[in-house]
Amino acid sequence: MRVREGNKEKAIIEAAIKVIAENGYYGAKIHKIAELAGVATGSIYSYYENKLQIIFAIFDNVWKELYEKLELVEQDAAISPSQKLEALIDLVFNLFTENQDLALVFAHEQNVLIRDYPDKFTPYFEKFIQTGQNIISQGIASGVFNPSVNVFILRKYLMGGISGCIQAWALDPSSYSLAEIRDQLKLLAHKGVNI
Amino acid sequence: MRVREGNKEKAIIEAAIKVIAENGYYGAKIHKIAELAGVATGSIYSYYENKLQIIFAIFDNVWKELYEKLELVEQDAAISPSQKLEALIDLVFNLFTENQDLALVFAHEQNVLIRDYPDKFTPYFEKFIQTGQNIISQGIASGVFNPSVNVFILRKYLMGGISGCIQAWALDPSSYSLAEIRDQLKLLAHKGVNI
DNA sequence: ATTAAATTTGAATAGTGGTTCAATATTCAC
DNA sequence: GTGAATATTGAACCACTATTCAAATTTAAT
Repeated sequence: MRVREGNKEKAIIEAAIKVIAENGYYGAKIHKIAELAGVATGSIYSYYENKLQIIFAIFDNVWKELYEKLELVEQDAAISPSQKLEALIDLVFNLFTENQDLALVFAHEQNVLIRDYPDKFTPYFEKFIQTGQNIISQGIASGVFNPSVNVFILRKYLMGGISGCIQAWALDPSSYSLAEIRDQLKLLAHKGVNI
Repeated sequence: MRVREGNKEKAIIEAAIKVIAENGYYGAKIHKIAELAGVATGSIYSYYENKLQIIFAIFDNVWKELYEKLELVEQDAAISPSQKLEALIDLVFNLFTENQDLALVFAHEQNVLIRDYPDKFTPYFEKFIQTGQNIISQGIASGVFNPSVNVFILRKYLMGGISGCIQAWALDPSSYSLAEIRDQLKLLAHKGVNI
């Protein structure tokens, strides 16, 4: 019996994030991913069924982690709705601050993947979004958020805005720090542009 | 001398918008676009240099039109900064309300195109964004917008939010009307979620 | 009607890259 | 050390599609 040499599965995922971040999903060639991961081209296929499953795995990891963390925040009655909304923004920004390539993959590929394979995309994303929606609803119920805000539209707006900012940052990280962007987002989400 | 049969250039662009909206840029096959446009495959290449130029032409049309309209609004001293910000949102929403396929192409393809070909993308987009930035700056100068708002980050946030909402709508137009989404966006951009 | 210039056609081409699989290598149990 | 089971390799395969181009078609001028 032979055993697997090391954590090739993880090496492949990490290589894939890097190659997809640089070239996009269609521009990311399997042989490039294999090369960067330090495995043979064919080995990819003993860990993942095909190219699509690799990017699905990337997003599954991301949203599973974010959902589980947000869930803990959402259930904590000691945290105010405003703080929970900020925690949501922090969670996303902290992850992408740690992994810039992942931020690019998120910003460029997720929407297209959801369009093309709505039923195959990780369910954790929808769970994360749903939890965010619950936080807004709590804020409205407790009288701190504006009840005329439509939570469904807000979630699309907020996620779109986060995505737009992260993407701009990832393309030119020198312009503004993610920390600054994060704080601006909190301001805009809470109070908008008006004084 | 033979003359060109009709407006094949326009037919090709319109077919391309439809096919790209349904299948994404990589999924949009030239022969499909040709078929829908009612021309032979080879004819595409007597109107456009290659596949890439077709989608570039789509975005050039979009942003030229939007920029020119926004420019008129921005220069009008009789319109308040708040109204100008709303006009920006209206312009984008009106165009995409008229052409749902165009909305999908915008939401799914633009970011990736800018990443892959930052220098080839239509300059009208940057001009439009710059004009939007000027509107915010005017609002800050005249004391109606919060001066601690970073206009560069705001523009990314707002465009991302608009894009996210339009995309969600285009994927499921029955959930909310674009008019409702547009009004929510105006509320959120101005006042955020707080009361 | 004839000619010439330009357009249109679509089958053939050529390059690409995801996937396969027969061969090789490695590990463990005995 | 031997054999069996599994992992790994990477060259070859093959499906796919953007692009080309020689032939056919159309139009207008004479």
